[in-house]
Amino acid sequence: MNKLEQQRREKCQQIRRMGIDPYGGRFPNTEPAQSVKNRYIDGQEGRRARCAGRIVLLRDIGKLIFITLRDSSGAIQLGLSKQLLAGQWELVKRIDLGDLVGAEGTLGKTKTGEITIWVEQLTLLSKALLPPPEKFHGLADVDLRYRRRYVDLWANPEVMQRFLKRSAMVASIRRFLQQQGFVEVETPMMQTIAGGAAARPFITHYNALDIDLYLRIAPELFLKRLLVGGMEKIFEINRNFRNEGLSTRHNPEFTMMELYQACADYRDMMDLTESLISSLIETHCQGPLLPFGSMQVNWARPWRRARYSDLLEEYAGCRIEDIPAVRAKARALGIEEAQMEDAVVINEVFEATVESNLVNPTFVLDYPAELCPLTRTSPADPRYAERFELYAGTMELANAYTELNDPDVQEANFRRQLRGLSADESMAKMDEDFITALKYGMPPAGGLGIGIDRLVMLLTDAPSIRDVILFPLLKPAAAGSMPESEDETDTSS
RNA sequence: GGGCGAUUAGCUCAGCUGGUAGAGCAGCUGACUCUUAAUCAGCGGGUCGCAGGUUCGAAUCCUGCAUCGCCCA
Repeated sequence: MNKLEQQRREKCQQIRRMGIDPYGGRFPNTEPAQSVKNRYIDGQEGRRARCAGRIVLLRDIGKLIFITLRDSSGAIQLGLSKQLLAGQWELVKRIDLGDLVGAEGTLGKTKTGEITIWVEQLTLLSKALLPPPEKFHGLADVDLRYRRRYVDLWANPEVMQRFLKRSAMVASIRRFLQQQGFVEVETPMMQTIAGGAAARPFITHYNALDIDLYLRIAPELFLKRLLVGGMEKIFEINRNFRNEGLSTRHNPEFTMMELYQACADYRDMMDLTESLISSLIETHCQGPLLPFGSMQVNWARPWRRARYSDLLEEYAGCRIEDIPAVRAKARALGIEEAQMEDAVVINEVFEATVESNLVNPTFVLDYPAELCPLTRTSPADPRYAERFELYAGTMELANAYTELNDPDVQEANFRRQLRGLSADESMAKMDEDFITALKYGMPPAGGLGIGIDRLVMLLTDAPSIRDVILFPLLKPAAAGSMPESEDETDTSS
């Protein structure tokens, strides 16, 4: 235990000896710091105010102490004067940076114009035994920030604001969809067949039935069963799990909004996507031009709608029907195309050449049908599927189909495995019960998935997905590698 | 998997071609009833990520390992 902690423990004991519980208790009827400041009116000093929060700055002038108290809304200054707090002065002098306190007093301004609660009653809510990070720079070590988000959130106010914004955005999405008549549902996270997307699943074991289960990679096939069941407009916002790599754009568990609308198609999904995200930007951002890293994303409507094949020609310089040209391009890009089927090669080239150019929101439409076993093909040209992906800031943000509802075609698609794709990379996984469901009749439908984490990244200019997930997955800290790690040497009672 | 960079006090960071460790903040003591990263005076605080190697001598050079970040596959 380091010296700083020992000193704080000693103060804690002194406070206990005063008959005060250093870990506080109920402290009702507080007001967010920001709203106290907002309601302050010049000339109406002396109104009551009551706040609770963490001490992030402390300026001790002797018989007068100024404290900056921070809560999730913002910060407010407390003024502690020996004259007003004579009976509590011994406690006041043992307050440290990082302590949680409640304060009640009258609202006023200092000589320099700072809105201040002149405290008449100070309540210690929790004594901090570990010192806070540096007061000006906050917590900067990237790894420590993720591992100790509980410090990051109050040491770096912009982090708090970003996560509050995420929460508000998700609430807006729910409200938007509910206003359009969509009903929120919950479908299984643990599945016997990990279908609905192309990804390697996590496997777990259920002892009671002695069976292996998969954590879902997508809710798609269950949501479509609900279409069969007669639910016409449904959505789910929940976690998917994919047993794949970590990067600034990938976390193995991530949040997906998926929705289905009966009697609609992918064009309806495009309109819905555009209006949903635009309404988010209108409510939560200073659009339509939003920075994203070194990029500038122009969200002004209407968004570009471009055919997959046209983009391939534009950026890869080869026509999609000209397979030798596409394969030559693949080789030039270092893609080992020999064992891959045409559609797989095409997609490899697309990902290598097109994606990094899609900065402004762009609907990429009409994918090669072989890549889309769950999608209805275009009536005009069955080589293409009625699917779009939305890109923005060079990231894939959303994916949508005109859903395939013909059970025989679906079954045939499940049986067809593309060469060049491993089983994990393929969406084609036989699900007999899903076929049975389709045989009962699924209405034609549009389906849409939006990656919530990436959407929040884009709309809050977060450089990494770890900046929008409160507790991103990290390699476990090696033993002894963490400063201040608590271990078995704790001898306190 | 490959490349580059980082790892020094509780936190944020300096530390040159090798000569035995520094600052700011935080902490402790003292002063101060209007501060805004308060100020002033004084004091304490380090297994320089880990393990080897080179050297009279290593935070510094070399090798390996670990962790983190960025880029690439």
